[in-house]
Amino acid sequence: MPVARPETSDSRIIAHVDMDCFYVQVEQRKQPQLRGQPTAVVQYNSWKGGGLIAVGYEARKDGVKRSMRGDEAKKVCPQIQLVQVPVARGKADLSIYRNAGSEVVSILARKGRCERASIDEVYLDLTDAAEAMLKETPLESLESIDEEVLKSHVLGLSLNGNDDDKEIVREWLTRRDADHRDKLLACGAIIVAELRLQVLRETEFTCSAGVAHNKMLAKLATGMNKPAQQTIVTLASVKGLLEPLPIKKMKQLGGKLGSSLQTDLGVNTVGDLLQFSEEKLQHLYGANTGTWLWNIARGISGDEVEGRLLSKSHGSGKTFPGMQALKTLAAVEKWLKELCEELSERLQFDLETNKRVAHTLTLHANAYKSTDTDSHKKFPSKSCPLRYGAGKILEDSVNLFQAGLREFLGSYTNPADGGWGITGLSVSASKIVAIPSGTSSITRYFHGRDRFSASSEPSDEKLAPEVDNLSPSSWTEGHSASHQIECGGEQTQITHDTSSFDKYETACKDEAAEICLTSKHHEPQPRLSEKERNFNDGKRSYEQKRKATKEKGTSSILRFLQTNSCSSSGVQEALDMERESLTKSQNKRRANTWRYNVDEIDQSVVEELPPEIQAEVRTWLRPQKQANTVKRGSSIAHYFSLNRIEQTNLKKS
DNA sequence: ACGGTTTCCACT
DNA sequence: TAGTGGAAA
Repeated sequence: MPVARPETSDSRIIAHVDMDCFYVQVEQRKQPQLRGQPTAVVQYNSWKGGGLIAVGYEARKDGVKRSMRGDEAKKVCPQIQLVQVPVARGKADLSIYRNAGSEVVSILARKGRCERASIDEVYLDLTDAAEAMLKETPLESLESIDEEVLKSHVLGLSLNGNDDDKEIVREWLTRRDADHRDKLLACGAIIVAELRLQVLRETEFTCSAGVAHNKMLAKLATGMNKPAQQTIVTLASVKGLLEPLPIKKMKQLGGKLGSSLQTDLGVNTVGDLLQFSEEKLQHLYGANTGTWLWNIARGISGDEVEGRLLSKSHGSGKTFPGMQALKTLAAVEKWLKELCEELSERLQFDLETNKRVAHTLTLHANAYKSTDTDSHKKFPSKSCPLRYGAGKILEDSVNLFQAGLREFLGSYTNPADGGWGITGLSVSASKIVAIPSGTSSITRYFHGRDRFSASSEPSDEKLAPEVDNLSPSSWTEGHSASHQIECGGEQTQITHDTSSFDKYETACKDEAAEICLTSKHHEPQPRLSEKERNFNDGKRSYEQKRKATKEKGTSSILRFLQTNSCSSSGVQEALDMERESLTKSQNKRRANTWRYNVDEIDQSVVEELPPEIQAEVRTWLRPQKQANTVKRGSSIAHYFSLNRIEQTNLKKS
């Protein structure tokens, strides 16, 4: 649950951008004759015409809904154009949409901090850009305002839905006596309109956007006027917007928590939440969730936009519904092979283009037991250290599967006896960290160039032999840096040619070594504890920490800089050393490797760095969420499963 | 048989 | 803590 932090939530300018029926747009760009026609994207069409995963707006007018079947859609809209998702390795292949999403992100990330929230959504923190704009251009002196900006929906303004709306909006935008924060919002709206036009020009995709003072309100606004429109949440509109809003419309409240609010507390609208004290909500739902609820009811959300353009994990999965359920180990292995090959390809791509390695492999499955009626037992998910190479990944996945299956069946049944069926399989890679060399701007600074060059090495098993020796043993310390080096150094990759992965295939030997940022005080997650204190005390703890580190004199990043600026290959040597020690004894703890302590990096040191590196380092320093200190068990242990009596008692108290 | 992903939270 | 389950979009 994102933590709300009132003290930062009111003056930022946040935009949320959402691509309109994205998959449909991608297909329409590929086949322009589909433009203007009712269109939907389906995956697999043999069973009832396939399942719809995106519906164009023309088709929506005819009543076509997402997650209708293709046949159903044909019924309500006979002229509908159904485009199939590409199939690769016998499964749906979403890579063209992922790549199209990257195109968009690379444009939207041009202004302000950008967070890729999903395949087709981003958040932008435009605070700085908006402030800069307002400083140099007083809005009231603005003579030409782009059409796209004038088409904005400004909540709270009474619009007629006609052309003189634009004049009303123009007036609002240029009002001399407007609240400063509304002026900033106006700047945000101008910037977002510009970005949206740029996206359209460069990608042919339309998108919708919301501009507000925090992520929650921006996201809410985006959905209010689609497609290809933008909505601004003015200060004055917040109360009226939230009060009548059904609780389930809020992000995070669409599921069980929202249901609990409704059935246990009788809260049906966001306004209904206002009557509950923060303490009460905390008591009911825990410290974090309680505070979060209390805040969002008031339009407050301190949830920050993370500078992250790349995803945190990769997964490949497929379901095998009904008849298709897999009933033999051979069948499972066959499909695991397909899934692992896709995953491996994507990992390889990530390694080569973004210089990132994943550290954990996880297998998920869904299964039933035909013997038991107690078939709703869950197949356990299993994970292990990730070794690179499709063959290794497959081998490990099969092992994880077998471990899961044994557990699923219990020690009595022999897996070979059958009686089981697998209805879903997926493999995923997570704990992805940047290799702080190569792409990272901090090392580029020392080397003056990218050391990495792609050499062709097609054999999959040899692709990244040394990567195998990475990590797992170093997790205990290494993982705390999983957030490192992203914002400043990273770029979104754009691949129009997805069939040419092999040209990226390269033996990534040297790249495999890692430098870990660790927290020396054995704080496993420095960011967590940082935010925890921030939450209560504002910036105090951060300042204290700064002071404390200053006194130590040599911050470790300074040491790093001094040590390595001597020789141009200092970093590389360090990496080589590290790698060697790893190869020798990968299970042994590494004592003298390159680690710097996030906590020790001093602000004044950061300011001395070149701007691109500052940006990078700041992402390491950004404070994080607090841990939930209240045990769930001490409040409502499982608020999702209260019985009737408990519920009524709750309501009374 | 609401699919394929991806992210985040919390318990243990 | 890593592993695991689960919710949500």
